Amino acid sequence: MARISQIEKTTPPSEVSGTEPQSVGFRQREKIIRAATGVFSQKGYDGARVEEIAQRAGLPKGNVLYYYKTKKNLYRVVIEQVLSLWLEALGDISADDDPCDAISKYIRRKLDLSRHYPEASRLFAIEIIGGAPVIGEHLRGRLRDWVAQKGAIFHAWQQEGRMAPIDPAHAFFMIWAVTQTYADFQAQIEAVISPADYDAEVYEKGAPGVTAALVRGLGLSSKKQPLR
Amino acid sequence: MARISQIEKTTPPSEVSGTEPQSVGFRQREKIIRAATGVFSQKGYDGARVEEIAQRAGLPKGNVLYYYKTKKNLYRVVIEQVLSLWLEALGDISADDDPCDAISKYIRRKLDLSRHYPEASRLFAIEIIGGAPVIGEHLRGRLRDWVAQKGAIFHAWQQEGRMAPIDPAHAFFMIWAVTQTYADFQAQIEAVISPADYDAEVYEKGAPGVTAALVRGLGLSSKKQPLR
DNA sequence: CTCACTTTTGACCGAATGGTCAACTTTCGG
DNA sequence: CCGAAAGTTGACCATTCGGTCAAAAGTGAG
Repeated sequence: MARISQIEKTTPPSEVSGTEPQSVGFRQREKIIRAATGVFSQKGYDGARVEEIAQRAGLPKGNVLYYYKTKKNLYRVVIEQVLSLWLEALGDISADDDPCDAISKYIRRKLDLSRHYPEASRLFAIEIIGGAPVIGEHLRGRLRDWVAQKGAIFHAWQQEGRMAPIDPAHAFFMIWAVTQTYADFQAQIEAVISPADYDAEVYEKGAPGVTAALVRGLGLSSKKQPLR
Repeated sequence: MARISQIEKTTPPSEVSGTEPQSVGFRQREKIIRAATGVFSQKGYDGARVEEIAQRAGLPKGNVLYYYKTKKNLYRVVIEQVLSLWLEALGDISADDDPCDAISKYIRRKLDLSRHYPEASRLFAIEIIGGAPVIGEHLRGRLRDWVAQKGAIFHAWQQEGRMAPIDPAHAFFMIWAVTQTYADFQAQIEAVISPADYDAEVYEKGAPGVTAALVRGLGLSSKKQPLR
């Protein structure tokens, strides 16, 4: 479950009103955000119509605008929430960890994210493809720092010969690309393998092999048997 | 040919008129397609405005609609052209090839595509994320067939122990994901590594390591030294 | 040059859509 | 039970945008 932590500067009608988990506004906002995530992720910002978001949320359009003053503002709230989800999932990778184990877990975490929040993943993708106009700053801030930090750990592992000598940043790009492709390119994958059950086929049958391939590709070894 | 074209109402200036490489129409169409690819790839179908496409092509809006009757039609032409490019690049992989060599070459081909046609890649991505409404049929047809055919080759390699036992289709998904991420997620990658020269940094410095990791991950071996 | 056809262009139109608003209803502390 | 604040609603407005059109300009064969 995604935490709906609403922290916005432009609080709708009056001050901090519908923010308390019990209030009517809170539930409405939740419904709206869920609907908006779905519509934005499929149509992109411009393609999404406020009217459609409202319908999905089971509310009249005017009510949606009541809570989130403008479409743009609503989009910002949604995309930032998705980013939070994404950044949380980055999780921890510690230098003391067993490389193979740590990265396997990380990959699993990312795959779970794709599996359970495919719309969020797609929305994120659309935002990036469009040049990340809204979350660009965050990427250049938090994400960049995270990569720099974890990259140092990778580097250490590489010095010890427990990871292949690949640029740490690119290692992440690979992992992200592969794990997210199952959410973002679901339509293509379905077209190619026509699974009866996408979820099972991909995340249960396919995932182990893919994870193994990534770990092998990154040359990750367990403590007991160092690389080469 | 003049009289014949008069009858057709649905096709702009007759489907066959502006098609000859020398005619005025041909060059105009070319300019329009180029402009449209750029705008569609950045804004998606709905976000793209015909007016903007026209401006980029250096033409009045009316002229664009003159050649491509509707925005939708223009989009179809553009996306199908992109798909052709994508399918062409699939190229040939033969059972007789050395696995390591063949896949390395294939990866390079895909990377070149991302490098030289990033907009096409992004447009393709947007189409897929949106559920592939226009090219879905093609994916279920040509692409699916291609994957089935090449998958058989992978299977043969695996029987010989020259490729890791990963589902062939997923092997392709991995390769596609990784190679396309450099075009599709350029904004994110730039945010993380702030390269002075994206092209050089990614495709010259980063590519070799990434290619190696993929090949290693897929457990591809040259003929001389079989896997395991 | 003439004539038939193609291409260009900007004015214009109707539909769609984001956003406003005022009237109305619900909620809830005191 | 009262009253103020929060929330609901649909009508309405202004703008945007895809598409049409007619008139003008270009083109090229005979």
